[in-house]
Amino acid sequence: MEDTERLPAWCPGEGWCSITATASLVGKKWHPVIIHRLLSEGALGFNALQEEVDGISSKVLSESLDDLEEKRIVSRTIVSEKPVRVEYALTDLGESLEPVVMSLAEWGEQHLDPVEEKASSVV
Amino acid sequence: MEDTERLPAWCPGEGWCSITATASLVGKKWHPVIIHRLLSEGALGFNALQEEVDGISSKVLSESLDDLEEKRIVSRTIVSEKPVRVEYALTDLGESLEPVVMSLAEWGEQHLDPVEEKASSVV
DNA sequence: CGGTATCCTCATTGATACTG
DNA sequence: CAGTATCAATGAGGATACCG
Repeated sequence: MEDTERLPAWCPGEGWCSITATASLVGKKWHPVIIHRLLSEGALGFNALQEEVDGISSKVLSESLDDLEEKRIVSRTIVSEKPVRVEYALTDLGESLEPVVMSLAEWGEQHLDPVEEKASSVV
Repeated sequence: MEDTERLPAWCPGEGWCSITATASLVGKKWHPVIIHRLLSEGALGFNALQEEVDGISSKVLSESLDDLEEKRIVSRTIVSEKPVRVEYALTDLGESLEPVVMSLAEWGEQHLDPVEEKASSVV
């Protein structure tokens, strides 16, 4: 009804709500990995991508890719019909995420030790 | 044993692994909200914080705060014993997250519409 | 090669209620 | 005011197998 209030109450409307939106995008466990891989490797096929991302299962990769595609971060192009060959690449929007990813990386490097100080695993 | 390989395989060791670490920190649904609120409001009490964050339950807020505290992002200070009054504030580390949060916000503002183009809710 | 379909498990969230 | 306890619901993630 009141379309003046389409934002969550805790989103004062100063645009900061996008933090959550962006965070939920970049924070999805495998998304940053995928984006980073695509950022540094360029277009990759499904399996190649799976290799790059290591432990991810095809199901999860597929889902992630779907999500990323829906959000216009990556594009899916069929480069060969037979045998089927597809290429996933970042869209302009996806590439525009570089600074964000860089920002995360930079902070992590400066403030989080590579060795991880989660401390909880040391007991 | 081999401390040369303490990083996940998909973490080439070029420091980008921190992306994931940072993302998992900032990407935790309520964390960015809490951090932002603290960033703009300064120290806040538990309930005040809950008000600010809107729909969060005390349980989840409590857990988030625990997590954030453990990660040295926020500090918890008892400012009054009776009645009990506590203040949550960002640590230096927490404040150092500002650029990261800004980066997320900025990207979201520029590339994500405030109106959300998730498109799936429109059917 | 590029995916889907199942099934299962665990982490996270949320609502409600209750305590010091 | 500042939390914790409980319990139910959801959903992301993972292993495996199978299909075009």
